[in-house]
Amino acid sequence: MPGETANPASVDRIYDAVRELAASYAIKPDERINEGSLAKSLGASRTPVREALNRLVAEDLLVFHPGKGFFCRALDPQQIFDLYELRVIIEEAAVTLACERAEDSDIEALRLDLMTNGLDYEGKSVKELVAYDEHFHQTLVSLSGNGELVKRLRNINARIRFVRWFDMEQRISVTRGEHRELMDQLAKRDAAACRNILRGHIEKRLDQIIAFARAGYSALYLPDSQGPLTGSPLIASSGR
Amino acid sequence: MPGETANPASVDRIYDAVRELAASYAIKPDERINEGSLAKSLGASRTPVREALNRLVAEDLLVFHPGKGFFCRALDPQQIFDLYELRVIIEEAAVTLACERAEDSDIEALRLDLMTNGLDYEGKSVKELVAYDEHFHQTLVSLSGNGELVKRLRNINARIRFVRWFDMEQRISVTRGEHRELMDQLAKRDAAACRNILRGHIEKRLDQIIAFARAGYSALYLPDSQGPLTGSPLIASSGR
DNA sequence: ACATACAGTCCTGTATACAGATAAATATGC
DNA sequence: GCATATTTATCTGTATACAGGACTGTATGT
Repeated sequence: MPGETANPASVDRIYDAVRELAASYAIKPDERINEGSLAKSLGASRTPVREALNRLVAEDLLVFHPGKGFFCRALDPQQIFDLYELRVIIEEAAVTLACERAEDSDIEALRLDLMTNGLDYEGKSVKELVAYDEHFHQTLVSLSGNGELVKRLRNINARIRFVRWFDMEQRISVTRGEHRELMDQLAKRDAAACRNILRGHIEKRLDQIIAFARAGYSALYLPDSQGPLTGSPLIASSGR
Repeated sequence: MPGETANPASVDRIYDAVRELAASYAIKPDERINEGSLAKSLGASRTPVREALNRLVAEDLLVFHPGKGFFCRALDPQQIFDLYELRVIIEEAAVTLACERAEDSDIEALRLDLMTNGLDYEGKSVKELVAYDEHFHQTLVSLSGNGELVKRLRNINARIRFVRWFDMEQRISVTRGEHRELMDQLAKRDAAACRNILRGHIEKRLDQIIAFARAGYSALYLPDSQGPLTGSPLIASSGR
């Protein structure tokens, strides 16, 4: 890619960039965002930056304290639990609807995608694995035909992505098998079986995930190249 | 509170005001929002107005077309259907969790609230009835203990409020009875019964609601004091 | 008469400037 | 030496200014 020259049509670009920073916790929990530095580092002025920040506040990826400015969302175990619970609710409902409505061809396309891109995890980074996992579940939910479910899951995924990076390291092979079985049952239109697989698939991880969220603050503050966050662009390098 | 005189700490105030306008379709579907007029009518400048508008875009109450500006969301039957479907999903899941987790005292408090404020619908406007209905369902979902479910429902309610104004006119008494029965079953912790009541409660209305959404554009454009939108402050009065 | 080109106007998108507030750092008194 | 008061600097919140593009209406040509 030879481009991204500088600024054109900047607000969406800024939005994407900051969303990435917030999702990956490259901006640390509860860290204040310096609008000036951020604007300079993105090659724009504060005005469009603030517009993007406001959108992210509405998505709960950032929080806003009047008079203080914008902050990264906290790493709140209760909230992470709530999000996982919501994720189960949405995916169970979506797969049930998919059993009723999805076209055979769409189901087959997802299975093929899984076989092609979802099974060989050798040589891939954790980030890439999580990215595929998100893609798989996102496509699965889209088979429900309900665009709102898709949007909700997209928001959830952005907000728990960081946790899943740590979770994924231990459960790759399990994930793989469960995805395959899910597709088998979906092809048979067995909604109850699909729901059971999904619930187990997600909920089995909850305990360790919550434990991580409680204890795992520290991992966020290790130097660099600790954990799966290798090469994340850091933000606040303002020499102050 | 003796005030809110004019402008202080304006962004939240603007956000609330525009959210109200968008939810009630005082800004018509697909209508462009003139930032200058809106800013003037709210006694602020364009900058904070745009910040509020961006938040509402992230909540899908408005849409943004680059180079064109901000528009009210369209009245899309498919999307309304999706939102009702999502609402059923969330409320069913929430009531199931509430059966497991809610305190007896909280359930009793909601029942009392229903008996006190939710039963006498004489002399109340449709808007007030819908407002209480929203409040009831919102509190019900909060009994699940999952804050994300509450937030999601809040967004859904804002986006389908307008449709419910029309729906409510025909179904007040039914609503009343179903709410009571729901509270009875919730007190008995009968999750399956609660789910059935809720699903029926919401889904029974879908057909007429979709029909309205398809045909009902016209109702939005009637003079004033037609339908339940009496006295809504209109927006684009820019003498151009 | 209809379509197309043109010009003027309005509005958006972004940068910048300024005022108020917050937090930090220094100095002062006990 | 520690706590408190005061000053200083930085940053947020908002208004305003300006440039580029979109739309409306008119005029011209076929």
